[in-house]
Amino acid sequence: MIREYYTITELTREFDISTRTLRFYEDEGLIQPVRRGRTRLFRPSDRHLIRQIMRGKRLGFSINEIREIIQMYKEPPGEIGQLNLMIKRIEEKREDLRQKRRDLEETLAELDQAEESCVERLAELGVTT
Amino acid sequence: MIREYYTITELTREFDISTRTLRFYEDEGLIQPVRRGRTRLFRPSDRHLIRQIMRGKRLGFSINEIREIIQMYKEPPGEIGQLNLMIKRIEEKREDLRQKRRDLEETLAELDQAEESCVERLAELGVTT
DNA sequence: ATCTGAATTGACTTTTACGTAAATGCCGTG
DNA sequence: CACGGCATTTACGTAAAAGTCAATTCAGAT
Repeated sequence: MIREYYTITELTREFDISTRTLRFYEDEGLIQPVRRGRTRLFRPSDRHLIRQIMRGKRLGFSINEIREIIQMYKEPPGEIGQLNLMIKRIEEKREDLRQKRRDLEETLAELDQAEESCVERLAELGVTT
Repeated sequence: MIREYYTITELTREFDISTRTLRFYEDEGLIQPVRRGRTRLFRPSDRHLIRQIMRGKRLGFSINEIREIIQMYKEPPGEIGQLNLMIKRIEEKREDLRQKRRDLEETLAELDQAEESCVERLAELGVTT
Protein backbone atom coordinates (compact mmCIF):
# COMPACT_ATOMS: atom_id res chain seq x y z
CA MET A 1 0.00 0.00 0.00
CA ILE A 2 1.15 3.47 -0.79
CA ARG A 3 1.03 5.83 2.11
CA GLU A 4 1.33 9.54 2.55
CA TYR A 5 4.29 9.43 4.91
CA TYR A 6 6.84 7.02 6.31
CA THR A 7 8.71 7.48 9.55
CA ILE A 8 12.47 7.22 9.65
CA THR A 9 12.42 3.90 11.51
CA GLU A 10 10.03 2.32 9.07
CA LEU A 11 12.47 3.04 6.30
CA THR A 12 15.51 1.92 8.27
CA ARG A 13 13.77 -1.43 8.71
CA GLU A 14 12.66 -1.69 5.11
CA PHE A 15 16.10 -0.96 3.69
CA ASP A 16 18.14 -2.34 6.57
CA ILE A 17 20.11 0.84 7.15
CA SER A 18 20.51 3.09 10.18
CA THR A 19 18.86 6.41 10.99
CA ARG A 20 22.34 7.86 10.90
CA THR A 21 22.64 6.81 7.29
CA LEU A 22 19.35 8.42 6.29
CA ARG A 23 20.29 11.65 8.05
CA PHE A 24 23.65 11.50 6.34
CA TYR A 25 21.94 11.21 2.96
CA GLU A 26 19.83 14.20 3.84
CA ASP A 27 22.94 16.19 4.80
CA GLU A 28 24.38 15.19 1.45
CA GLY A 29 21.29 16.53 -0.27
CA LEU A 30 20.23 13.20 -1.72
CA ILE A 31 16.83 13.27 -0.03
CA GLN A 32 14.70 16.07 1.42
CA PRO A 33 12.06 14.70 3.75
CA VAL A 34 9.58 17.28 5.03
CA ARG A 35 9.29 18.13 8.71
CA ARG A 36 6.57 18.13 11.29
CA GLY A 37 8.29 20.10 13.99
CA ARG A 38 11.73 18.55 14.07
CA THR A 39 10.56 15.13 12.99
CA ARG A 40 11.29 13.95 9.46
CA LEU A 41 8.42 12.70 7.35
CA PHE A 42 9.38 10.69 4.29
CA ARG A 43 7.11 10.71 1.26
CA PRO A 44 6.83 7.93 -1.32
CA SER A 45 9.16 9.94 -3.56
CA ASP A 46 11.79 9.95 -0.82
CA ARG A 47 11.33 6.23 -0.43
CA HIS A 48 11.83 5.74 -4.13
CA LEU A 49 14.98 7.85 -3.99
CA ILE A 50 16.31 5.70 -1.17
CA ARG A 51 15.71 2.64 -3.28
CA GLN A 52 17.74 4.20 -6.07
CA ILE A 53 20.49 5.17 -3.66
CA MET A 54 20.74 1.61 -2.35
CA ARG A 55 20.93 0.27 -5.87
CA GLY A 56 23.74 2.67 -6.65
CA LYS A 57 25.55 1.62 -3.50
CA ARG A 58 25.33 -2.05 -4.35
CA LEU A 59 26.84 -1.24 -7.72
CA GLY A 60 29.79 0.44 -6.02
CA PHE A 61 28.96 4.04 -6.88
CA SER A 62 30.17 6.73 -4.50
CA ILE A 63 27.81 9.26 -2.94
CA ASN A 64 28.90 11.81 -5.51
CA GLU A 65 28.24 9.47 -8.39
CA ILE A 66 24.86 8.59 -6.93
CA ARG A 67 24.11 12.29 -6.63
CA GLU A 68 24.90 12.68 -10.32
CA ILE A 69 22.70 9.75 -11.29
CA ILE A 70 19.82 11.09 -9.23
CA GLN A 71 20.12 14.41 -11.04
CA MET A 72 19.60 12.52 -14.26
CA TYR A 73 16.36 10.99 -13.07
CA LYS A 74 14.91 14.43 -12.37
CA GLU A 75 12.95 16.59 -14.76
CA PRO A 76 15.05 17.49 -17.78
CA PRO A 77 16.25 21.10 -17.82
CA GLY A 78 14.64 23.70 -20.07
CA GLU A 79 17.68 25.04 -21.82
CA ILE A 80 19.12 23.44 -24.92
CA GLY A 81 22.75 23.59 -23.85
CA GLN A 82 21.89 22.05 -20.52
CA LEU A 83 19.89 19.33 -22.23
CA ASN A 84 22.72 18.38 -24.52
CA LEU A 85 25.13 18.36 -21.62
CA MET A 86 22.81 16.11 -19.64
CA ILE A 87 22.45 13.70 -22.55
CA LYS A 88 26.23 13.52 -22.76
CA ARG A 89 26.50 12.79 -19.02
CA ILE A 90 23.82 10.12 -19.24
CA GLU A 91 25.67 8.45 -22.08
CA GLU A 92 28.86 8.45 -19.99
CA LYS A 93 27.09 6.81 -17.08
CA ARG A 94 25.63 4.21 -19.37
CA GLU A 95 29.05 3.39 -20.72
CA ASP A 96 30.21 3.08 -17.13
CA LEU A 97 27.38 0.65 -16.44
CA ARG A 98 28.11 -1.35 -19.56
CA GLN A 99 31.71 -1.75 -18.36
CA LYS A 100 30.38 -2.97 -15.04
CA ARG A 101 28.20 -5.43 -16.88
CA ARG A 102 31.18 -6.83 -18.75
CA ASP A 103 33.10 -7.12 -15.48
CA LEU A 104 30.12 -8.83 -13.93
CA GLU A 105 29.68 -11.38 -16.69
CA GLU A 106 33.39 -12.21 -16.67
CA THR A 107 33.41 -12.66 -12.93
CA LEU A 108 30.33 -14.85 -13.08
CA ALA A 109 31.93 -16.95 -15.78
CA GLU A 110 35.07 -17.46 -13.71
CA LEU A 111 33.00 -18.39 -10.68
CA ASP A 112 31.09 -20.91 -12.79
CA GLN A 113 34.40 -22.43 -13.76
CA ALA A 114 35.60 -22.46 -10.16
CA GLU A 115 32.47 -24.25 -9.04
CA GLU A 116 32.83 -26.79 -11.80
CA SER A 117 36.38 -27.52 -10.70
CA CYS A 118 35.10 -28.12 -7.19
CA VAL A 119 32.38 -30.46 -8.39
CA GLU A 120 34.87 -32.38 -10.52
CA ARG A 121 37.20 -32.66 -7.59
CA LEU A 122 34.36 -34.04 -5.50
CA ALA A 123 33.63 -36.59 -8.21
CA GLU A 124 37.27 -37.67 -8.19
CA LEU A 125 36.97 -38.22 -4.49
CA GLY A 126 34.06 -40.54 -5.21
CA VAL A 127 31.28 -38.32 -3.95
CA THR A 128 27.94 -38.82 -5.63
CA THR A 129 26.30 -35.52 -6.36
CA MET B 1 52.91 -10.94 -26.28
CA ILE B 2 53.32 -12.85 -23.10
CA ARG B 3 56.49 -12.10 -21.24
CA GLU B 4 58.31 -13.64 -18.34
CA TYR B 5 58.23 -10.58 -16.11
CA TYR B 6 56.69 -7.14 -15.90
CA THR B 7 58.08 -4.23 -13.91
CA ILE B 8 55.94 -2.34 -11.46
CA THR B 9 55.76 0.76 -13.63
CA GLU B 10 54.70 -1.18 -16.69
CA LEU B 11 51.74 -2.48 -14.75
CA THR B 12 50.87 0.87 -13.21
CA ARG B 13 50.64 2.25 -16.75
CA GLU B 14 48.66 -0.66 -18.07
CA PHE B 15 46.06 -0.55 -15.31
CA ASP B 16 46.28 3.15 -14.56
CA ILE B 17 47.05 2.73 -10.89
CA SER B 18 49.96 3.85 -8.71
CA THR B 19 52.92 1.89 -7.44
CA ARG B 20 51.62 2.57 -3.97
CA THR B 21 48.45 0.73 -4.86
CA LEU B 22 50.30 -2.34 -6.12
CA ARG B 23 52.45 -2.42 -3.00
CA PHE B 24 49.30 -2.06 -0.96
CA TYR B 25 47.80 -5.09 -2.68
CA GLU B 26 50.97 -7.00 -1.97
CA ASP B 27 50.80 -6.02 1.71
CA GLU B 28 47.22 -7.24 1.68
CA GLY B 29 48.36 -10.57 0.30
CA LEU B 30 46.44 -10.28 -2.96
CA ILE B 31 49.55 -10.63 -5.12
CA GLN B 32 53.01 -12.05 -4.47
CA PRO B 33 55.49 -10.83 -7.08
CA VAL B 34 58.93 -12.38 -6.84
CA ARG B 35 62.01 -10.30 -6.08
CA ARG B 36 65.31 -9.69 -7.73
CA GLY B 37 67.15 -8.01 -4.90
CA ARG B 38 64.55 -5.55 -3.64
CA THR B 39 62.91 -5.06 -6.99
CA ARG B 40 59.53 -6.64 -7.62
CA LEU B 41 59.09 -8.79 -10.70
CA PHE B 42 55.53 -9.47 -11.74
CA ARG B 43 54.70 -12.65 -13.60
CA PRO B 44 51.81 -13.10 -16.02
CA SER B 45 49.87 -14.76 -13.22
CA ASP B 46 50.31 -11.64 -11.07
CA ARG B 47 49.16 -9.56 -14.00
CA HIS B 48 46.08 -11.69 -14.36
CA LEU B 49 45.37 -11.36 -10.66
CA ILE B 50 45.60 -7.59 -10.94
CA ARG B 51 43.10 -7.68 -13.76
CA GLN B 52 40.74 -9.63 -11.52
CA ILE B 53 41.30 -7.20 -8.67
CA MET B 54 40.46 -4.22 -10.87
CA ARG B 55 37.31 -5.93 -12.05
CA GLY B 56 36.27 -6.54 -8.48
CA LYS B 57 36.96 -2.93 -7.61
CA ARG B 58 34.82 -1.63 -10.44
CA LEU B 59 32.00 -3.82 -9.19
CA GLY B 60 32.27 -2.24 -5.76
CA PHE B 61 33.76 -5.16 -3.90
CA SER B 62 35.97 -4.42 -0.89
CA ILE B 63 39.50 -5.73 -0.62
CA ASN B 64 38.26 -8.47 1.68
CA GLU B 65 35.56 -9.54 -0.75
CA ILE B 66 38.09 -9.52 -3.57
CA ARG B 67 40.39 -11.65 -1.44
CA GLU B 68 37.56 -14.14 -1.00
CA ILE B 69 36.82 -14.22 -4.71
CA ILE B 70 40.47 -14.75 -5.54
CA GLN B 71 40.55 -17.70 -3.18
CA MET B 72 37.74 -19.20 -5.21
CA TYR B 73 39.71 -18.99 -8.42
CA LYS B 74 42.56 -20.99 -6.93
CA GLU B 75 42.98 -24.73 -6.95
CA PRO B 76 40.09 -26.42 -5.20
CA PRO B 77 40.98 -27.87 -1.79
CA GLY B 78 41.47 -31.61 -1.32
CA GLU B 79 39.14 -32.23 1.55
CA ILE B 80 35.45 -32.94 1.08
CA GLY B 81 34.21 -30.63 3.81
CA GLN B 82 36.34 -27.79 2.48
CA LEU B 83 35.09 -28.44 -1.03
CA ASN B 84 31.47 -28.31 0.00
CA LEU B 85 32.10 -25.15 1.96
CA MET B 86 33.78 -23.55 -1.03
CA ILE B 87 30.90 -24.50 -3.31
CA LYS B 88 28.53 -22.85 -0.86
CA ARG B 89 30.63 -19.68 -0.77
CA ILE B 90 30.82 -19.58 -4.54
CA GLU B 91 27.07 -19.87 -4.77
CA GLU B 92 26.68 -16.97 -2.33
CA LYS B 93 28.96 -14.77 -4.39
CA ARG B 94 27.06 -15.65 -7.50
CA GLU B 95 23.80 -14.67 -5.87
CA ASP B 96 25.47 -11.40 -4.89
CA LEU B 97 26.48 -10.85 -8.51
CA ARG B 98 23.02 -11.68 -9.77
CA GLN B 99 21.62 -9.00 -7.44
CA LYS B 100 24.12 -6.56 -8.85
CA ARG B 101 22.99 -7.52 -12.33
CA ARG B 102 19.38 -6.77 -11.47
CA ASP B 103 20.43 -3.43 -9.99
CA LEU B 104 22.45 -2.72 -13.09
CA GLU B 105 19.64 -3.50 -15.52
CA GLU B 106 17.19 -1.38 -13.55
CA THR B 107 19.57 1.54 -13.44
CA LEU B 108 20.26 1.25 -17.15
CA ALA B 109 16.53 1.19 -17.85
CA GLU B 110 15.98 4.34 -15.82
CA LEU B 111 18.83 6.07 -17.56
CA ASP B 112 17.35 5.08 -20.92
CA GLN B 113 14.12 6.70 -19.81
CA ALA B 114 15.92 9.80 -18.62
CA GLU B 115 17.68 10.18 -21.94
CA GLU B 116 14.43 9.74 -23.79
CA SER B 117 12.86 12.51 -21.73
CA CYS B 118 15.74 14.76 -22.67
CA VAL B 119 15.42 13.96 -26.34
CA GLU B 120 11.67 14.59 -26.24
CA ARG B 121 12.26 17.87 -24.49
CA LEU B 122 14.70 18.85 -27.20
CA ALA B 123 12.10 17.98 -29.84
CA GLU B 124 9.56 20.20 -28.08
CA LEU B 125 12.05 23.00 -28.27
CA GLY B 126 12.18 22.45 -32.01
CA VAL B 127 15.62 20.92 -32.20
CA THR B 128 16.09 18.52 -35.05
CA THR B 129 17.99 15.45 -33.95
C1' DA C 1 83.62 7.69 -10.77
C1' DT C 2 79.64 10.11 -11.12
C1' DC C 3 75.20 11.05 -12.38
C1' DT C 4 70.51 10.02 -13.31
C1' DG C 5 66.22 7.86 -13.12
C1' DA C 6 63.61 4.30 -11.29
C1' DA C 7 62.41 1.62 -7.09
C1' DT C 8 62.09 0.86 -2.28
C1' DT C 9 60.56 1.50 2.58
C1' DG C 10 58.22 3.87 6.21
C1' DA C 11 55.64 7.34 8.12
C1' DC C 12 52.12 10.40 7.88
C1' DT C 13 47.82 12.31 5.66
C1' DT C 14 43.43 12.26 3.31
C1' DT C 15 38.82 10.99 1.79
C1' DT C 16 34.59 8.49 2.10
C1' DA C 17 30.82 6.80 4.52
C1' DC C 18 29.13 6.26 8.01
C1' DG C 19 29.26 4.68 13.71
C1' DT C 20 28.76 6.13 18.37
C1' DA C 21 27.89 8.85 22.39
C1' DA C 22 25.84 12.59 24.97
C1' DA C 23 22.37 15.69 25.82
C1' DT C 24 17.88 16.92 24.89
C1' DG C 25 12.99 17.28 22.58
C1' DC C 26 8.39 15.36 21.70
C1' DC C 27 4.44 12.47 22.57
C1' DG C 28 1.13 8.87 23.70
C1' DT C 29 -0.13 5.91 27.75
C1' DG C 30 -1.21 4.52 32.32
C1' DC D 1 2.38 14.13 35.08
C1' DA D 2 5.84 11.00 34.88
C1' DC D 3 7.69 7.63 32.00
C1' DG D 4 9.35 4.98 28.15
C1' DG D 5 10.45 5.14 23.63
C1' DC D 6 11.59 7.29 19.43
C1' DA D 7 13.81 11.50 17.29
C1' DT D 8 17.01 15.09 16.97
C1' DT D 9 21.43 17.70 17.08
C1' DT D 10 26.29 18.16 17.80
C1' DA D 11 30.58 16.39 18.02
C1' DC D 12 34.03 13.23 17.76
C1' DG D 13 35.72 8.55 16.10
C1' DT D 14 36.98 5.05 12.72
C1' DA D 15 38.04 1.60 8.98
C1' DA D 16 39.20 1.11 4.21
C1' DA D 17 41.92 2.40 0.47
C1' DA D 18 44.92 4.60 -1.05
C1' DG D 19 47.89 9.46 -1.69
C1' DT D 20 52.02 11.96 -0.49
C1' DC D 21 56.53 12.81 1.08
C1' DA D 22 61.22 11.95 2.58
C1' DA D 23 65.17 9.41 2.76
C1' DT D 24 67.65 5.83 0.46
C1' DT D 25 69.33 2.51 -2.66
C1' DC D 26 70.54 0.56 -6.84
C1' DA D 27 71.42 -0.28 -11.80
C1' DG D 28 72.90 1.43 -15.90
C1' DA D 29 74.68 5.25 -18.92
C1' DT D 30 78.23 8.71 -19.63
